[in-house]
Amino acid sequence: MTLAPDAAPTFCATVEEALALLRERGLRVSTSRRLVLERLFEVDRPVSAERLSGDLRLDLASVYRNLEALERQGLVRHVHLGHGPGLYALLAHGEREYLYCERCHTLTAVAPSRLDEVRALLAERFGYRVRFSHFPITGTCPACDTGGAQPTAG
Amino acid sequence: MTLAPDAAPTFCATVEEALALLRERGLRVSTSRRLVLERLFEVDRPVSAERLSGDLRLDLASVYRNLEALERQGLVRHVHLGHGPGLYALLAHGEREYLYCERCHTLTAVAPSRLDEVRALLAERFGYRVRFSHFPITGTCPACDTGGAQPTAG
DNA sequence: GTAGATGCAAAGGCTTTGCAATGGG
DNA sequence: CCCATTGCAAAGCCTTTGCATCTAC
Repeated sequence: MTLAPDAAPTFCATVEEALALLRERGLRVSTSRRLVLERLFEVDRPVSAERLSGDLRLDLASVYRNLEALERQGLVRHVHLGHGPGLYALLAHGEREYLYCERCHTLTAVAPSRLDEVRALLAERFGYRVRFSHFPITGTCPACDTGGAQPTAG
Repeated sequence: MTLAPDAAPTFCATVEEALALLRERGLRVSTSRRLVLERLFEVDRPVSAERLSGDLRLDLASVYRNLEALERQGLVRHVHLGHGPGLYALLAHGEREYLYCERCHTLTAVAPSRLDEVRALLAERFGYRVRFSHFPITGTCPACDTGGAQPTAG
């Protein structure tokens, strides 16, 4: 998965629905693929390929290939947090954008509409169309921002 | 250089000034270090360690170590663009924040004040204090945004 | 049966680290 | 002189790729 040109989003509320869709599109439903998908539904937040591989006892390369396949089908998206591995999450409940705290490494998911004002402002001021789904807004969260120290001068 | 807790910024307008500062702080002014600094002043925009290493015929590891040292002294900052290597730039002309186009891979530097409205909005809505110096705002620039296609659905 | 998926191993891109040799103050 | 810095080599982290085997359909 490189700088993913996002596939059209696909919202599936259940594992079965997602599996059906995969079959429908000519992809095979292997045990690994099912396991990855089930786990993504279970945790319902962004997780690393490494974590999936470890938890499910699947080869890491296969996990990456499955995540890539699911992402191509628009079922999954990944987000990059600072350094550290990409984190993958289902699109089941709709698109998400993220805020990431550089201090406590907390990732906050928000519905895109909550960033529309920011989007509008950036479009107006810079002509940029932005989305914080693949690369989150990075900064200091309220909890870490007590005391008024500089953003990352800790 | 990992998730750099930024050193206090140090604005030096010339190579000599920067070198004097280094000496003052007990760092040695080696040929390599001087070369790296000179080149950063010359190009005056974010460049990769790889590029510096190639252009200056210096060992890549040494370049990274020098950039790290300069960053610790607050003379240099680095920014991460999507995938791809970090890019390093002097702080000579003040702090910079960045907008990055995922389409044409253009990096736009802006003075922090130009993002104050965005900052205020994000503080108000999410309590987040943000800066787009280390991780830029990622999206589609005006030039690439013609026609109204989705941000990265190309 | 056959294309597609898997596991294992190896490589690739970026960055860091170990270490002996060098050179700056 | 001494210790910071260098070059070289190796390793580390995350991700991708090659390939023979296996399996879903």
